[in-house]
Amino acid sequence: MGRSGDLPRGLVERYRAGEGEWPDDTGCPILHVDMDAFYASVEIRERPELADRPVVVGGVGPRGVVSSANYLARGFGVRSAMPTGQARRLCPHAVFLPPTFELYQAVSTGVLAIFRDITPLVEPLSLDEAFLDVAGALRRLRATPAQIGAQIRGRVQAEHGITCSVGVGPTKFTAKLASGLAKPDGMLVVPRDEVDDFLRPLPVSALWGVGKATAERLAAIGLERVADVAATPLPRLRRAIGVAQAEHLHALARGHDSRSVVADTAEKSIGAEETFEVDHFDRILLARELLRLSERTAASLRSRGLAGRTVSIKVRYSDFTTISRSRTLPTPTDVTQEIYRTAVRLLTEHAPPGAVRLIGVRVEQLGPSGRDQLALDAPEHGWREADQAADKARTKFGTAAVRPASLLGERPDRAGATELRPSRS
DNA sequence: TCTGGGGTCCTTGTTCCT
DNA sequence: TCTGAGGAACAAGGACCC
Repeated sequence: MGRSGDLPRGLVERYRAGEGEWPDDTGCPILHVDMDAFYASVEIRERPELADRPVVVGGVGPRGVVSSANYLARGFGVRSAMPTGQARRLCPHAVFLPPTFELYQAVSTGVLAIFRDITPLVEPLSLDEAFLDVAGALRRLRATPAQIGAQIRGRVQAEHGITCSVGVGPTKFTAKLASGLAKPDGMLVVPRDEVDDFLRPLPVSALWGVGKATAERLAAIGLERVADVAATPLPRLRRAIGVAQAEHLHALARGHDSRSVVADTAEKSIGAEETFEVDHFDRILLARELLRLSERTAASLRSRGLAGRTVSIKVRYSDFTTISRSRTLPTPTDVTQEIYRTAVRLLTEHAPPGAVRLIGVRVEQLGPSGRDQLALDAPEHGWREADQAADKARTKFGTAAVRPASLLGERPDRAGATELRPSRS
């Protein structure tokens, strides 16, 4: 948060939707809905006794970071992505909780169902936010976009016990910025004719795709506000930050954003990674961790009916330098052993030795698995059958019920943020 | 202060093929 | 037979998002 936070408060109030009153929302069919402090809000809903206390959700180990903090905790300076240790120093009396992803997933599914009641054009961005295009729903619901936004906020609160903020605008970018400025528990409407007024005073970091590195490069040529980017000739911008990014930011800064709301976006990659509580040199231990991560990745692929051709590993060393190595297979796979064998070869043949703090596995170039058409004499056929049997057992008894024999011993220390839990379903 | 995990997209360099 | 140009695919790394 806070990427657009230094917009003058009066300007924000100009766009705020109050009781039965809001700016002109004609031609503003895009809604961006964002849950307020989502993980922390869901935890507080489960334990109402925490309602008056600062609550921080995140990795609780020595290398954990904050995933979500309620607004009481934010009042002490706690922010997401901050190391948990720093958050503890800023707010020692806060309640620190590890994340419960299954619970957040369940709430997210319920909230998305509310959105899809209104329009089929729902594009989820993560567990806690989504774009909606309500252009086709206006006549059926006999409501304006802002009225639909108000309905959504009411239903999310009534049915799920958490609050959300809504941005209403003519484009995705303006709607997203508006929801961020509406927080917490508010709604902002950016009229089509006032997009320029709304965007120009914002800092460049408000532009989608500008992080620390790009903001520094823009500052180096004297650009600090969105208005500066909009006024800069494109060739100069290209020289500073590259062609693709320059064209993207130049368009956004001028209020142009032609991206439509896409309901079904295909996943491009699936993976898993793990940060150790202490660094590890031992290659046997690292290989065992790769097996665990390959198993998680392959199970995730199979549960979605996907397979991928490129297997990549990521290794982060103690000094934070990070390498990735990848290999493309002749045919797509969703088989644990095939992903694991490829990952281990990449580790042993292409990753230099050293103290490792994080290791990860990812599968890219995804497509439908087509596993039913696979020939019975394919080399991985036995492994595939074993995977399918394991998947069935996990569905029945939980994720911890089945694992390769080589993982039954001790496991390395881990940061603790993503502890495998038995399934709640 | 000391940096998670799951993703996407872009740039640059290399290799292979025509 | 050798060489170079150009494009596609692959590989690696960086920046960014939530």
